[in-house]
This record gives sequence, structure tokens and C-alpha cells, in this order.
Amino acid sequence: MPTPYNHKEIEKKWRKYWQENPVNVNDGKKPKYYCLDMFPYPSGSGLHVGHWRGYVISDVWSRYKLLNGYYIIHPMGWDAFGLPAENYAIKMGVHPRVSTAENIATFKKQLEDISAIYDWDMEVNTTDPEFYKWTQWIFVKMFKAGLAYQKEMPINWCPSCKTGLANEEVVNGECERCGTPVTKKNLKQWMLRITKYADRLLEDLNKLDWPEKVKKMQTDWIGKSYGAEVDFEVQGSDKTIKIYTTRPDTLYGATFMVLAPEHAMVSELTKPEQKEAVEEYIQKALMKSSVDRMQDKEKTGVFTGSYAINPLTKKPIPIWISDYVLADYGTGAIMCVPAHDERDFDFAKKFGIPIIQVISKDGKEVPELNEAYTEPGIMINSGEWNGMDSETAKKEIPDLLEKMGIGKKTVNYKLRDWVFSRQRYWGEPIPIVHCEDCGPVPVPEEELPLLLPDVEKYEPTGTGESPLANIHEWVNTTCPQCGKPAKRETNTMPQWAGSSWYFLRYVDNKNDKELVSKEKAQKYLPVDMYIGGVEHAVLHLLYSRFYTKFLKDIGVVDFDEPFIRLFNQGMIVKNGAKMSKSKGNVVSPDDLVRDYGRDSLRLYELFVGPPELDSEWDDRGIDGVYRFLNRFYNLVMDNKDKTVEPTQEMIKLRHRFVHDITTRLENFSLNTVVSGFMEYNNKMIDLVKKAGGIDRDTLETAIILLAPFAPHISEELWAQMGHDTSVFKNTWPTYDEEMLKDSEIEIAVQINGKTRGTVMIPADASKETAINKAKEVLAGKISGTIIKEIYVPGKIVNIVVK
RNA sequence: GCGGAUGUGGCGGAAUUGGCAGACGCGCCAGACUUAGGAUCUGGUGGGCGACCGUGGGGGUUCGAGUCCCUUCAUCCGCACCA
Repeated sequence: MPTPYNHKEIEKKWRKYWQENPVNVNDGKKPKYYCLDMFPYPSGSGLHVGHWRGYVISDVWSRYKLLNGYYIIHPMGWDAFGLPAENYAIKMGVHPRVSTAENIATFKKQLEDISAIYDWDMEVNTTDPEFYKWTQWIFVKMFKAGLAYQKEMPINWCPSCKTGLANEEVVNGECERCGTPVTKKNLKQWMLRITKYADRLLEDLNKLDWPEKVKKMQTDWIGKSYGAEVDFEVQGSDKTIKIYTTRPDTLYGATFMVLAPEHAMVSELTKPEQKEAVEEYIQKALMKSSVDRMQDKEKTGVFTGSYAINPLTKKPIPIWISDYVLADYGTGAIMCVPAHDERDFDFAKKFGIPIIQVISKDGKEVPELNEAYTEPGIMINSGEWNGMDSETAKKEIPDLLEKMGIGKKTVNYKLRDWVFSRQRYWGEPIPIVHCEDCGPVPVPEEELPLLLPDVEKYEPTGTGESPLANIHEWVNTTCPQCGKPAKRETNTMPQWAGSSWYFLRYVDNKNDKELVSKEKAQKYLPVDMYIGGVEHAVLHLLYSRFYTKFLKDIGVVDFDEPFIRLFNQGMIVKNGAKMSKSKGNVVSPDDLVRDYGRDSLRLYELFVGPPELDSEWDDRGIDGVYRFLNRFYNLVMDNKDKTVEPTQEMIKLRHRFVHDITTRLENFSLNTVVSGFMEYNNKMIDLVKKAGGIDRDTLETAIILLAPFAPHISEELWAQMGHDTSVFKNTWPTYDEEMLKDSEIEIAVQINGKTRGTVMIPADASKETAINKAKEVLAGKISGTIIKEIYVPGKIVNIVVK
């Protein structure tokens, strides 16, 4: 009868031990390794097994690095500003500060169940004034650097959250948070000039060891394009219209022009007879929600009555207005080449505008174009450019246009400045005072933090004003510059503000003089490994990179990328869906911790599937890893006191064990690491059956290898082996390449590529030996003439017959 | 529409550079021990009676393809009138 493995007692014992004897200590000599989790928003519903996954991955990686001799920075904190706490306050009348504190307490307790090596001395909380003091400080620095500015413009507005949103927060025309279709609202907003960093944000992606997918998403979001601006004269006027195009090679084919409805020149270009139609169209266009605007691919438009002159053909072309042209990209006006642009083609077809081909596949015009030809080709109908290759023309024409004085080479970005104001309560107050004489004046740095005052009512006003606007004693203040009565800015910052830099603060979280000291920043930053979900690919991860670059520019840190390596773990799904309360498919870790223990749950979190992919949770699956731990426990307990001389077989097994676990771990193939443990455990059990025991070195090596994954049981077994120090005081085992080799190996024997058996041959067998041995195995199975004999050393013998 | 990922037993998933497909685990079947078994242990488990057939489908390259090439389908994700 095997000894039952008592996970409850063992885990209790070692959790207490670690509290009293931390295993991750900074002796000042070890190199640092900063392994960071994306810090959670402490919601009221607590953690489920999906949350555990990323935290287990990062803890396994941290402990592995610990065993490799690093001092691990593995902190945890709270991204605690945000709407749920505020909505809860509105509903229940509980101050967000109170509910947030409660949620943090719950979360912390649940997180501690993972038994990760978090350093809770480093804990940060974005809603702590000592923390948001520095969030505000960064804003002030940005303001002083001209990177924070105010602008009145139509912004994305969520009618349900009653607040403005950044572009990044609008997903398919809907609010990222609540799914309500986003509308436009004209508001005076604080903006951050992230576009100033567009090129650096794009270029520096090359430096990063990040998933290609995320790099691609950021590249696309920044959306750099190369093209030209061209001036078109307005017929019968001295005005010109500037357009942006990425296809200057098609300029001869421009047969009309379209302006965005919001374009500044619309009214002056509109002829009296078209006035009514134009105004009606613009009215309609502005009413459209972004969802409608995205879904309606059917082209609409209205003619202004005016004409522009194509600068090359000198022919007049009509100027139209249409909402398929975006006001805030390029110049808000385009030249239209229906023959070579799908959208222009649709528009021209609908409104009967001439289509002139200027790029051809083979130098010849197509009799009737059924769709736009958007490929490169040979230029036709293009005056002196005829016969040129369009790709070459694309590069050369902008310079020609510049010489002609009608255009120039330009680049454009899809990235927009960051709308930074939120009309909500539970966020960092923007530290600005509005003075009639001095304009917006930052709160002096020494007066930070500017505390978020308590309010009676948290409800967003819905008018575009923050609930803070009602607290007169707070709003009314004096100008820090001239001392006259002035009013405070009442908008708050978006939730991203704190998360854009929190990772810098962990390593110096009690510093009241600086955001982070130079010394600590140099010693402990940046983050070596960042682990979290992919959902922040263009939000948090882009903002953090922007903040870091700015902080480098003002000398706070000396690196310009915050996260050297990024790993996105997949979701845990149940019944094919992401775990959520509303779907009722949430699996709580609490019962599993009770019934199977933390070690089992940690292993199973890894065993469910490849860490980078979504994995289906199977409640029964955890039995497998639990049984494995039991068997391993009993293997060690039954054999620890035997004195067994290691056989060659045992030594080889040990080296292979180390090799397999290490390479799989290095490749982040954590699911196969767990299966590897099971495999080798089975092999060790077989060996014991055969040899009556197993050597001590192999058992101890196995325990050390398992330690990052199942730390409690490993500590226990390490102690059972007779040690009185932690298993984490060891260094990660190494292996000898030579020991991985065998002198005799089994290879497959095939006829015509189909396996017909196996044969044992010496590893260094000659082709002749191998093939002769193989033929013995095949005996009479070969029929026909042998036309070829193939031997791939170490792999296979293949006899080709006819 | 564009871009990306994925597709392998009843299920989750393994498989350096092309080289014994299905490791490991769940489940299932049989047996052992038991008053009992939803515990534990042992054995078995892709399909087909079979020669053989099998990695979403169809082609191709190769002595040999889950892996490479072409094509096609399905699911998921990202972007979506960016000129």
C-alpha cells in the first residue's frame, strides 16, 4: 500500500517555511532577472483558473531563473482605478476606495495561493496617492515638454460609460469596455502627443523579443505609409487643394477629387446651386455612428459644383464630397483614380465619372475594366511617363513633383494623438489649473499628489463634465502662476495612465523624492520577461513604450524599451468559451487547491496545453498530474534510504532527464515539460523494478528539476533526502552531451518508405552493416528487385524495390 | 475584403534539420487487491476480420511528408473605406 501524499500538510509546512526563510534573496552580487506579470484589476469576483495560468507560467520561469543564479524581481500590484469600482459605488454607495481595498485583500489572498515568489515589499497600487503622485508628475513633465495639450474636437464617446475614449479603446466601433456603439462628441480634451514618437515606436520594435503577432499589430496601428502631397488648383480661383496619395504614379488617371465632409474648404467650394444638397449630405454623414460608417461600404457622395485642375493633364476634374474620405488622415482630401483604386472605382461607377487607365499589365489598355487594377505595371496614358514601370515611378515621381512646384514626398501615420481625458470620477485628477490670464498652468511639482477629493455622487454627468466639477471648494483655487482665482481641471486620466509606468516603480516603491532612483533603475530595470494576455497588444503595451521613451528623454531612465521579452499566454476556455460569470463556466481554483493541492494545480495549469494557445479546461484532467505527484512522492520515499550504486543506465537516464526538461523549458514548451516529468518518472519506476532501487543522484536531480513547477513537494522531498536547506539553494542541474548518446541504437527498417520493422545496430555502423542487419530483419519480405538502399545514420534504413 | 493563427484517436495534446505518427495524460476495457471502490496496482486501448488505411479536402516534390510546395475548406483572432 503506497503512502498517501499529504499535500495539505506539506504545503502548509513549506509556505510557512518560505515566509520565514525567503528563497529569493538579493545578495548584491547575483545578476538580476526581472520577470513581470501584467498586474490585475482587482475585481470583486476574484480569480479563476484562467488567471492562474499566466501567474504560474511566470512563477515557474522566475524560479527556474532563480535556480540559475539570478536575483529575481517578481513583483505584483494593483491596477485599481477604473470603471467597475466606480459603477459599484454608484449602485451601492460604497466609496471606490473602500471597495477597491476589499477587492485587493481578496485578490491578494487568492494570489498567495499560487505560492509564487512574489516580493510583496514591492507591491504598488495605482490608486495610492503616493503612487499617483508620480502618474501626475509624468503628466506635468509631458505638459512642460509640449506633449500634453488641449484640443476641442469630435472624439469617440461612449454613451453608456459617459466618457470620451482613445482610438485604441474603440473596438469595431464599440466601446472596448462595455460594447456600446461609440458616438462622436465635440469636447475639449487633453491629448498626449504620442504621434511625435511614432517613428521611434515603430523602429524600436526591431529590438524586441516579442511575438511577431504583437509587433505586427503595433506596426499596423502606427500605420506608416509613404507617398506624396500634391496641390490641385481650383478652377477659376487662386485656391489650391492639397491631397495625399500613396500612388503618385497614377496621377495622370485622376479624374475626380473627394473631400471629407469635415474638410475646411467645403463651404467655399460649394456652388450656390449645390448648397442645399451638400449641406444635407454633410448633416447625414455626421449623424452616422462609427459602426454604420464602417458597415456602409456602399459609396455615397455629393458634387460641390466646383472643379480642380489635374496638374498633369490640365483637365478640369469635379470635386465631390464623400464620407469615405476621413477628415483626420492625410489632408482630408484625395485625388481619385478610379482605374486603380477599388473605392474610387465604385464611386466613379456609381456617379458616372470617367475612368482612365494609366497602369497596365502589359502596356495595353484593357477594353472594359470590371474592377480596379491595383497591381503594379507599365504606365500608359501618362505623357512622358509612358512605358515606365509603376513601382519605379512611385519612388521617382514625388521628387519630380517637388521640382515642378506642385507637390512633395510625405509620410503619414494612422496613429493619432492619445485622447487622455475621462469624464469620470475614479481616476487620477489631471494636475492642471485653468487661469483666465495664464491659461492652463500645471500644479507645481512639489504640491503633488493632487488628491482625488471625495464626492457625494459618483454619477457621470453625461454632459461631458466630470463629477468633480460639482465640488466647488475643490474646483475653485488660485493660479499657481499669478495667484488670481482659477479653476481646476476636472477631468481624470484614463486607466492606462498608471499602468503605463507601474513596472518602473516596483523596484523603488517607497521613494518619495523620485519616481525611481537612478541607482535602482540602473540596477534592476528594465523588465526582462513580461507575461500576460494578448489583449493589450496596442493599448497598454504601446502606451508603456511611449511613456518609457519619454522618461528616457527627460533622463529618468536610461533605456527606451520597457519590456525586452514578451510572452502572451493563451486563455483557458471552458466549453469553448472564455470563462465568465455570465456564461456560468468559471472554474474556481479554491476547491482544486483544497482537493488536489497547489502543486497539482500548478502542474495542471501547464499541462492543459501549449502555453501560447488557448486551452480547453477539463475538470478530470487534474487527476493525472495528481497521480504523477503521488507516484513520484512514493518513488522517492521508497528509495531515499537505499544505497544504490548508479548503473550506466541510471546515469544516462539522469542526463537525458536534465537535457529534456531544460530544453523544453528553454523553448517555453511547458506542457511537454510536465509530460516529460511523467515519462521519466515512469522510467525511474521501471528501473527500480528492474534494479531494486535507484541512485541518490538521480532522485535528487529529479527533485531539483521539479522544484520550479511543484515547489512544495520538492522542498519536502529534498528535506526527506536529508537536507536541511531549501531545494532552491541548489543550482539547476547540467548534463553532458556525451551521455545522451547510445552505442547501440534502434532504427526503423522500411520497404518503399513503409515501416516493416526495427533493428538494433551500433550507433556508428557503416551503411553496409546497417543495411545487412536490416535485411536480416526483413527476412523474406523483400519481393522484387532492389533498386536503391538508403541508410540515414541514426534514423532509418529504407529499401526501395520494384 | 486584407493579414495572421489553428486543424492529428472518444478527449487534451506529442512528434530537432522531412525519417518508426499518436509520446504524456484524461476517458474507456480487462484483471489484481478489497465488505466496498469514484482509492491503488497490473495489462490493453487510432481504424479495419484482413492484405492494408490513416494527421481537414484535393494535387505535387521525395526513397520517405503531420512536417516542404500549390490549391481548397472550416474555425478563431486582428485590421477594416488610412487613399
